[in-house]
Amino acid sequence: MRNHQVVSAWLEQELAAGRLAIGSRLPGERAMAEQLGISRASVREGTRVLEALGVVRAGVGSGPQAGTVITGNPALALDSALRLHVASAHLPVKDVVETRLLLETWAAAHASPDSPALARAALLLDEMDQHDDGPDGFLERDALFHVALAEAAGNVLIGAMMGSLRGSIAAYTQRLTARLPDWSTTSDRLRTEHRAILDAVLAGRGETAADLVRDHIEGFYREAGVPRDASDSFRRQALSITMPNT
Amino acid sequence: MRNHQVVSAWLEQELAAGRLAIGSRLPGERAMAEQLGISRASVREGTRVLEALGVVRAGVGSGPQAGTVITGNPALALDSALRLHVASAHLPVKDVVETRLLLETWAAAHASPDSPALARAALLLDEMDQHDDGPDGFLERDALFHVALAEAAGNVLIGAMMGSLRGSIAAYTQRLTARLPDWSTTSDRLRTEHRAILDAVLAGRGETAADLVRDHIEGFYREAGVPRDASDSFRRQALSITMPNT
DNA sequence: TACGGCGTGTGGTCCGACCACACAAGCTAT
DNA sequence: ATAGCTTGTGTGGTCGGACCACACGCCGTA
Repeated sequence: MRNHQVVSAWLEQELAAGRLAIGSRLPGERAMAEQLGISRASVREGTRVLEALGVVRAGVGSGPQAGTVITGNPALALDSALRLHVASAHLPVKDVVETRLLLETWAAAHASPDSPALARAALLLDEMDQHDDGPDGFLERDALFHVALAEAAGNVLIGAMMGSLRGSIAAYTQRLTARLPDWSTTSDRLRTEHRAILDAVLAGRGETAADLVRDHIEGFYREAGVPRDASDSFRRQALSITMPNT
Repeated sequence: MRNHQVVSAWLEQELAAGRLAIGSRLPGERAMAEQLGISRASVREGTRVLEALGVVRAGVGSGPQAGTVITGNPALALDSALRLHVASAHLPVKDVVETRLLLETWAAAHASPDSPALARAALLLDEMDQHDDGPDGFLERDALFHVALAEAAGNVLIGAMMGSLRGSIAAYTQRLTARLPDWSTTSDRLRTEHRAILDAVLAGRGETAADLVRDHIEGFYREAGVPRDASDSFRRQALSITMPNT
């Protein structure tokens, strides 16, 4: 085992033993280095990995926001991993869209009508009605709406996956809107469909909601004229995705 | 942007521009440090992240196996991430099992009868018949069998996710076998079910295969004494999910 | 009492060094 | 001539120490 892996191994043990939990602060890098018998550089490499996996968050300075703290953000790992693998063309966008369809349909079918996430979803739909700020703003809220639905299903993993999947193909979706014959027509239709989906979920009609979600997503891609053999085009689109913090 | 993030940002650009692809060798750490204007320590931290995400693989020495090479292994990222998040109790095992059920059911329904992965699956079943090396060896091949099924469905992402999900709850599953009343009885049943699943897939009866997979998984947990509540309606979902226009 | 400077501990970055490793070229003994 | 050993070279892996920016909280001062 390489030295930097000692850090994650140690953390996993601590978590399993209950000595650490989400919100706990890790020892300082210098202390951990001495404690684990490795150099601070190795500790840092290990911490960097944990950070990339969404397990910890590092903060400088002092006070409550400082130090390395255990978080629970699985979406972070999926997010960066998916983006890079899509960029390397190892992950066809087709697979991502397919997976998204599967997860979202499931989420719609299993969303609890009582979930507070649905209130957020309703708010987003209101915003989409009021602010008519073009495809970009619409898609932004559309994405949040779908993620809210996923969260309402009460499965953390699927919620995280969905959010990351959307992020990794956001740029692609944006380009698709350019192919639409008439945005305002499509926009109206999507809005109506959103209401229907949310109503179905709130009424506890999960199966209906799932059907509506599937039609909603497939309809969008169909109307945007997704090419039959999409893989090539998909790939080219996906490559334009860039890091948000560049 | 912290310096170590420069590495992944740079790599993403290179991938997008087509100057690098899977299989390419990255410049040496010392060269990259100079090229990117950062220290070698920062380059190493960035490389470590890429490695954790399954994007690159580092090898010492010289020759074809040496240097940092771009790979395409999304499962690696999911694997370690899921393990840690499950350990931190941020990811309930219930969510993982639920997700696994969803993905595997879908995979069984969409597996192509012509896929070469199915030949591998058949080989694994033969091995499970011949080598009776207890629960551990059995579970090992069982895991590979299910992953092979996922690959036969032709979705890299779902295949990777499935493999990782299994890995993240491997220890848990192993513990479960201890609760079984009689291993050899269970083992025989699982073997029979495996054959039935594979036969259904090979015959192109996706829906039947999905049903069998769901019963197969749920049956195991039920026999091991795990109360499974909400797990209906996977079949209908999974069957209807496909890419538009494909 | 209000305020401002400063000590202290945190992660962030860098440097230079040495190690283990694996291959390839060249030397050596047969 | 060839098999086998030696050495050179470049790779990632690790280390210790140094300095920086930062943010908080203490404490002296007005």
